[in-house]
Amino acid sequence: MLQEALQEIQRGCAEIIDNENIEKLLKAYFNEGRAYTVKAGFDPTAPDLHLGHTVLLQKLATFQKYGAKIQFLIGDFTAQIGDPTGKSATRKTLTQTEVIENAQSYKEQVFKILDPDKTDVVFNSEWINPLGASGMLTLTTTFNVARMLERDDFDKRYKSGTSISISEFIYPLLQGYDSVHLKSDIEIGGTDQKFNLLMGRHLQRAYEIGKEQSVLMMPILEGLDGVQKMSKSLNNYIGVTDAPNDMFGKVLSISDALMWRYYELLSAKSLAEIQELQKGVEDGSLHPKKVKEELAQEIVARFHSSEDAVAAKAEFEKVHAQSQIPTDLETFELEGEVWIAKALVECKLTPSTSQARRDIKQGAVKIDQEKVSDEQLQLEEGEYVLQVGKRKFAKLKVN
RNA sequence: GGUGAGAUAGUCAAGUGGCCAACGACGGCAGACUGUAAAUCUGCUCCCUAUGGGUUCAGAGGUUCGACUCCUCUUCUCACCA
Repeated sequence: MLQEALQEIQRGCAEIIDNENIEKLLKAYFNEGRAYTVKAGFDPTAPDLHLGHTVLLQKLATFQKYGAKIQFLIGDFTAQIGDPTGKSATRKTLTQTEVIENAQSYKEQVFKILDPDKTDVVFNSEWINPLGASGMLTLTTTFNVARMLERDDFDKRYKSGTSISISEFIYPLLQGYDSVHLKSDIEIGGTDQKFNLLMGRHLQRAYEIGKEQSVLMMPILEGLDGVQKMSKSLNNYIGVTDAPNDMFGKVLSISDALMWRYYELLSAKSLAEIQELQKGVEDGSLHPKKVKEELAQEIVARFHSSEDAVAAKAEFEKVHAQSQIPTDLETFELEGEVWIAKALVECKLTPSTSQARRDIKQGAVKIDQEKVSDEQLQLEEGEYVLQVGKRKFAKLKVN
């Protein structure tokens, strides 16, 4: 049992610092039922989560399974500074109402994964504000600039003469101080947070709270392309609020290799179960697509419902295996006779008429399942289902 | 502050007076094959109802019949010197 718990906790981790401590905490839980705390900090500036963010949440859920109380920290105070990690510019500050709104939407998403009974949602302004000038000063005496500059991104900026504001030096200190106040036993975060996470240990020691948190770092999840990190700006993400059909389709479109990665980092299936699947695929008794569908269903069910997951799968089969027209189509209406290329642009299936013409030329455009070959085609009054490529559909009404 | 190099489509990167909407690579899109996987092959990849027209090569002027290519100024980046 203990071994299994340890394995599940270590699953997918990029790096663990002070693993012995984690072992000790788990032993205490299994033997005496003693709880422990795991802290994870979130930035209230970005409430639209994608699966990359949920890697951490999934790990927290695992911890909950093995006795942890989660300290879900919303960095409302630190958001005013902006985490300097990997950034080159300062970011805008948020108003109090924005923070509250964002926090609310966090909760809605987060409790689809976490057990609310085993989660404390906390805001760090609560203890950082009362710190006052003298408290802040004390905090700064625990560290020095030379060591701060060891940090990679600071180092680069310092050497290149880019500005580093003093407040950015304060950021890691405050994040670390959160661990002091919360007396966290473990903190988890992304690999990019290493410096900040270690600061928690440093400060817990400096403030002599009698423990030093273990640090568990999760890798950055690869996006749909399998190479770059999942991010909105690269448009290779699966958003937690994506519609069931989209979500399902996106998961199905990842490569087989990436599928195992997603299983490791996102699935609630146990390591043993995943190994079974892997074995099945290897010896040919399981089709990889089946395995991928299972993953897709699990993910859709998590963020929507199991009914949605079943429906999404059926819809997918219908559209792709039997190449029928999807059930729900966005409908557009246009007046008079419409040139096909224009129609495609109007229905947002194509970014320009030039592109539309190229697509027609290449046989990528279909009207009511029929391939279009005439790029001059005019659409008369009536209803049409337009399609570009395999995935883009729209319904058009010409009046 | 001084000197030198550079800024080209989503990215990288050719082009150094007309043959340039601009080689190539990557990415992206589409077609074939499939499992909306991978690999592979093929086509496309500024806009415009188009064998044509328009707007592009950091920005503003200028030289020229004609400029991404030459000149001037401006902005920004990089390198070396102080």
